Amino acid sequence: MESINDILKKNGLNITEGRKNILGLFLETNGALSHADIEKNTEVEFDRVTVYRTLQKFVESGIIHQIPTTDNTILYALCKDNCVAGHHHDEHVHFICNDCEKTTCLENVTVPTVTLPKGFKPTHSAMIVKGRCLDCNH
Amino acid sequence: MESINDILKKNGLNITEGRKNILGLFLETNGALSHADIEKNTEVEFDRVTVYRTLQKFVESGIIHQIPTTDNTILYALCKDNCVAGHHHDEHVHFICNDCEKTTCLENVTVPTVTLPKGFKPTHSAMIVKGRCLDCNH
DNA sequence: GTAACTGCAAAATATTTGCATCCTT
DNA sequence: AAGGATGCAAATATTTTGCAGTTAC
Repeated sequence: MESINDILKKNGLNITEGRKNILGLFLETNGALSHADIEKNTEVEFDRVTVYRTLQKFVESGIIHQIPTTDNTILYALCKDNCVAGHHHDEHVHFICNDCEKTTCLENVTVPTVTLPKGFKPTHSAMIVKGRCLDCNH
Repeated sequence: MESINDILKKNGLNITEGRKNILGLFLETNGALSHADIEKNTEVEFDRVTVYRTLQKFVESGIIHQIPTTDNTILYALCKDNCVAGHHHDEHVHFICNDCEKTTCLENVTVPTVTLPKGFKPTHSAMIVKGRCLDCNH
């Protein structure tokens, strides 16, 4: 089991309160977090700006990735081991629940490959499924 | 060929300058538009607020749909005929070019169905592929 | 004539930038 | 000690809301 500090170190980031706290939140959350989620749920309160900058650093260094949404927010979730800086492999399906609004990373469901029209060269794909999640189906 | 007015009428919307103009922009654009795109590219300038409200109406009535993005913007694109009010069938793949940043609707590429873990009930899916588009591969 | 649409003003929210201070290495 | 991270203040940008005047049917 990798410690928070190890993950930060491995990705070339200094170990600071803000980063430990926010990364910790991701580790104990099985799912995706928005900027607002993070701002509200850290032990200590951090400045809005710090949260922005921390998330940005995390994305740059490959610790987390962004998940597309249709409302105008960005969701972030932990990358698995095969994400390295500057080269994300965010190839699993994300599930957004219409009831509880939670987003779940379906690690075991990989995004299928599609055949594109001539001339289109793909580098990454993402897939979102909406519906009702495990918890809301009780 | 359906006229702009027909489309508006068919969807139960009053025919107004703003709506004709914005719908026209979608019809002559083969791709997706952001709020900002629309604000800049209409013949006449419309108020920001009018654009917001028009887009909202269009989405509600099933004329356009929202496309998820990883930056914090929403893109909108025309729905095809099988979208009806309140029930979008936005089941084709969207392609975002890393070079020119344009988003293209790949009408002919349908989103594949994936098998979800037990307990998850899907209602809609969306898929985004990033890479280099037709134009940028010249 | 009535309901719906628009533009303006203003409020509420979200994001970015600069700078001085403090922390990590 | 030096570079990096943080918090605060302030500048920008984005989205929402209320209201009065105008337009579509």
